[in-house]
Amino acid sequence: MAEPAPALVRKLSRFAAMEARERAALEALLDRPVAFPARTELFYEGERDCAAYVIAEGWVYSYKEVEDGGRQVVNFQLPGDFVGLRGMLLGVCDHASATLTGCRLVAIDRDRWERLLTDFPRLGQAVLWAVAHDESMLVEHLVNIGRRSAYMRTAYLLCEFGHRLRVLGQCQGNEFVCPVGQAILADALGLSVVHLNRTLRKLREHGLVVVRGNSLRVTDFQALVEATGFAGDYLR
Amino acid sequence: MAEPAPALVRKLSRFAAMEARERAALEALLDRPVAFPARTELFYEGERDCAAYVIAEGWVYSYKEVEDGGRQVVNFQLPGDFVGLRGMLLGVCDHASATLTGCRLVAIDRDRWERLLTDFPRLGQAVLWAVAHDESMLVEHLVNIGRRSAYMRTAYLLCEFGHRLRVLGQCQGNEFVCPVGQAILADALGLSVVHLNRTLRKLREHGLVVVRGNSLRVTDFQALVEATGFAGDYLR
DNA sequence: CGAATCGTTGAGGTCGCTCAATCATAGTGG
DNA sequence: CCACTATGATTGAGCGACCTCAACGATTCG
Repeated sequence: MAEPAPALVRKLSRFAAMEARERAALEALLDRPVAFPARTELFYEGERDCAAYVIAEGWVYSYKEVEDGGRQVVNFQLPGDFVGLRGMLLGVCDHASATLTGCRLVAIDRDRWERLLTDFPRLGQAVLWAVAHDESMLVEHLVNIGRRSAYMRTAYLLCEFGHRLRVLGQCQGNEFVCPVGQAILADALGLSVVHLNRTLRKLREHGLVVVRGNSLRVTDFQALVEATGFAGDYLR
Repeated sequence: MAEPAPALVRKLSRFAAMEARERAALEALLDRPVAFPARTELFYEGERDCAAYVIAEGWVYSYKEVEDGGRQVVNFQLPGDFVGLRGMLLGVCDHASATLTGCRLVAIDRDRWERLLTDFPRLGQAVLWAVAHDESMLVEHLVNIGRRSAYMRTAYLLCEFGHRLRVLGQCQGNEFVCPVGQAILADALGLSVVHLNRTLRKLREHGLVVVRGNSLRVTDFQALVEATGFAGDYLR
């Protein structure tokens, strides 16, 4: 193992205590992540028998394109998250995915994966739990886009990032960096780039965020949480 | 068994051929659906250890409520679909669900369910596939709300209904009925009731739908599909 | 230093919202 | 059978959030 405890292992451990054998088997599969540069397309919508990945390091985003040229970012994946699992299960990708930052990813071999889950059914349970958890975030994203104003919507998404990063230990104090450009953020929030920019300006004026180069720094996570009433129940 | 082949059995059979023993075990669990009147709340957001159901007959919808009193309908469930499976897995419901029409539902006993899946791992695979399929619909819903105009959005949702009903054999020719009131439809589409009403009027003027009493009749499914370019790939 | 990419800002238009009536339809008690 | 009520659909008027188009700044990179 390159690192002490892969993020996926830590994530699944939070769900159910893992025996040494289970842990070892999982870690064996997560060995040797391979590096991908930023902005690399991992697979496209409609692709068949596409690979699935687990993120060891970096940010990935998944999106769908729409008839009129628009694009909707469906979700963001962080270390320990699956990418393209649904595509592997269904045999066809219903969305595309690409790296946002430089990443280290582990490709999942379908057969080895299935063998792992049949050999260690409790791991299967844990994975099912992780999938349900992802779906929960998807639902929250849906609610966010469907029912909240641009300002709240943006603030909520940033709160989710903060929460997830904190769990990963990548948000120490009251600050964190989110390496997502405004174009992609806008596509995630169902907003135009221009309007997202104005929305960020308001957040900036309220002293909540700072824009710097190609990334966004949340400077007062606590205040953001209070402003939105973000509970994060759906993140357990 | 009350009926010849429960919708869930037929659904899972489309994924993988089912052996007689598997089928029998599954059917045993789906025995004795119980009747619920229309507009019955099945469980609420935040509820713990809530039941999950499989629909034998009728329509159910799932929703979340938002701080400011708004509501977002997350998805609609039809015969053969699961309701509240995620809540059962996570231990806490991240959404509420209620019947839309009168329904016949089978409550899932958690222990029996887990035993079924361990005794018949291939059923587990099939269920996982079904869950992935549901998630795919969720993603499409997200894209719909995030990136399409009110008109297209509405048309798309109706197309999805038509497609799903056709698979269930509840859309024979070019017509089908959707027993969803405008308030709920609006909450599903992220629109106000007023604007949804105006949107439906346009669809009516185009000869695509008819509103009658408390339900909506799509009169020209084919034309609707052509108007939207609805592919339904995500529905397999 | 030029080119490319991304962020920022202005001006003006529109889609969809809110508020507030009015119109069905069905159910209920007299 | 008829008010009477409740619920949901429909329509009008006015407004505002968000969009589009278009330009201009800032940063990065070869």
